[in-house]
Amino acid sequence: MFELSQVRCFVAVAEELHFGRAAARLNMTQPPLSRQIQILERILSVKLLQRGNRLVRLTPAGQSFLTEARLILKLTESAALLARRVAEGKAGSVNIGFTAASSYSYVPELVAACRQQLPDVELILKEMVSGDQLKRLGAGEIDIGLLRPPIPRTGLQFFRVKAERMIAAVPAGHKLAGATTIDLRDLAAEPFITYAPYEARYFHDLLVELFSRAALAPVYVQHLAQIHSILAIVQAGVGVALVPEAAEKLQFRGVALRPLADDQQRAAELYFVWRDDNDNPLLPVIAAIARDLAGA
Amino acid sequence: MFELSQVRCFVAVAEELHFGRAAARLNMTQPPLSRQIQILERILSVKLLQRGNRLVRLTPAGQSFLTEARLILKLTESAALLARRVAEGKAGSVNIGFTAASSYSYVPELVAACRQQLPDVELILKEMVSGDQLKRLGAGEIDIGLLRPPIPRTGLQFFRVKAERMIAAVPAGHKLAGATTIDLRDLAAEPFITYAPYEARYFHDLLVELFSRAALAPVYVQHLAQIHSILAIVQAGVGVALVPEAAEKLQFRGVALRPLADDQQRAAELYFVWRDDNDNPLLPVIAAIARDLAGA
DNA sequence: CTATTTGATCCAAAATTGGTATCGGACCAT
DNA sequence: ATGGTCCGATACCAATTTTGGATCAAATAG
Repeated sequence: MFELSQVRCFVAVAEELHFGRAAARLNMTQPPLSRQIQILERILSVKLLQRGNRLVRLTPAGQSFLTEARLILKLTESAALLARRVAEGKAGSVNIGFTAASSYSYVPELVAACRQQLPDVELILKEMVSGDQLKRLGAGEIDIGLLRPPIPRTGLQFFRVKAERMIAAVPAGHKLAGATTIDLRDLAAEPFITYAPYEARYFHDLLVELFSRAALAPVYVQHLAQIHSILAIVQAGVGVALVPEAAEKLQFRGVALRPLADDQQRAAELYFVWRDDNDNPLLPVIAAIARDLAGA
Repeated sequence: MFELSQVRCFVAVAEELHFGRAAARLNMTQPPLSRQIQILERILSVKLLQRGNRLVRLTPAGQSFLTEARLILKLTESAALLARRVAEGKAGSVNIGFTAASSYSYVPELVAACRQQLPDVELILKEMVSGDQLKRLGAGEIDIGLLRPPIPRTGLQFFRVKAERMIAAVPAGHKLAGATTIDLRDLAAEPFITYAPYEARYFHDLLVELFSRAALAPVYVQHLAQIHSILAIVQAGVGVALVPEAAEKLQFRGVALRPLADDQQRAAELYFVWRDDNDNPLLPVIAAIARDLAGA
């Protein structure tokens, strides 16, 4: 197969249509240039140039190859440039796992900030529950996880990007919707819709802890994993629920969202997590963006 | 700049993730392979591979470069293949000049036949009058001309692809439209629309000859160059005209086309012309197609 | 702790590359 | 015609680069 140097030789000759001038442009002498072109022609088994004694012309095959050759050279340059940009953390792609709940409030801002500051970076977003994210992080299938505690210490680094309170969700016409805040005790007296203990373990456990600390035992009428499902059920009047603040972003009609009156609750946390041996140059860059966003 | 051999080395290592196996695949030993990769990395000033002592991994930059490298290699192969196909006359492009009149009857068939038999060939069609075609042929700006006589002998080759008679064009409601054929004498008695002596010299001269041989001197009411313009004027009732048979393809409404009764006329000829030193491998192929078409 | 595996390094031999000198054909002016 | 000039091809030589075998160093597995 031919070499890029030969391609460069050919393009020079094809553009100058003169071996001597082309050689000068390539900082070499004419004889080796002639040889390189001959070798290229032999490799392709195609005559690229018609040498008349006073002029050099492109054959049709040469014309076609010239077009392709220019493309190849452009591509090699851009490939080199891209690799360098990736190494500098200015381009490339990152696989990001995120929980369904984080897609309402944190992920959009993060994606927006990245697109603005790193326009050439491709963010590959994959929704999955926290447990799966930890597994995928370990396998190197995602670079970044946006997930809920607990986070094992084994080779992972992380920082908190969000801590949000749970707020009450009641049907719009419900008697509790009248007040600006809702007492946890009042809420617990209603039929209560809560999180599935496995698929949405973090919220499930959070609520269990919340109620048990307040010595309350609400009547659970439904277990669900997704926030929008819960809001839909609330809207239908089946019961009330506690959802993270981010639910406000959903603009769910027919559901009133009210903060709790006596708010001693532990916040629902979201963490930015990555393997400390992940060498993707984008990681520190995106981590910095994520941290800025969390701070603001 | 780097060389394609280095790209091939890198792709092999990136795919095997093992220098020894990659070297075997490349029919070389491991040490020069290691060195080539190092050189490539130094040229790009980017680390492409993460060498752990028991395993080789791609860095993100390497991942990006691998994608591009595969593309580059594909492109080089296809460029070589394409050049070979062009040299064989199976691909490439041809510049073809043609007269406006030929676009009604011969050019469409030729293009259709080429597209079918030479699907990878690009036909670049340029409408121009015969004189311009001869000029462009001389300058090498078109490979093929489809034009009217006379053709100078200087370095050109040609053969006839079409000989068509002139037929009468009269307004649909005209008294002459009733008969299946029209006598030249009757036609000459009407206001006669004919061809511009310069832009459409061939048809102009043809008609001058036709009428003078019949000892007729029609009254010319208009000079025009384009057949469709002439038909439009005929349709408007300004006069009658003689147009090549190909005009029937135009399906011009409001105009009746009738053959001449006493048809001793010299046919209007169209020639396929090329420079005998044109080395485009497609020329003989397309000439053969054109000849077949003319014979049929 | 040893055997094995893996990539890096060293070195001599071989191949490739680039340069100088020269050739051969064609065009040009005299 | 004829000598001069231009241009690409060829021959040959020197320098560099590449190659591959031997070896090394590090790390893992048993």
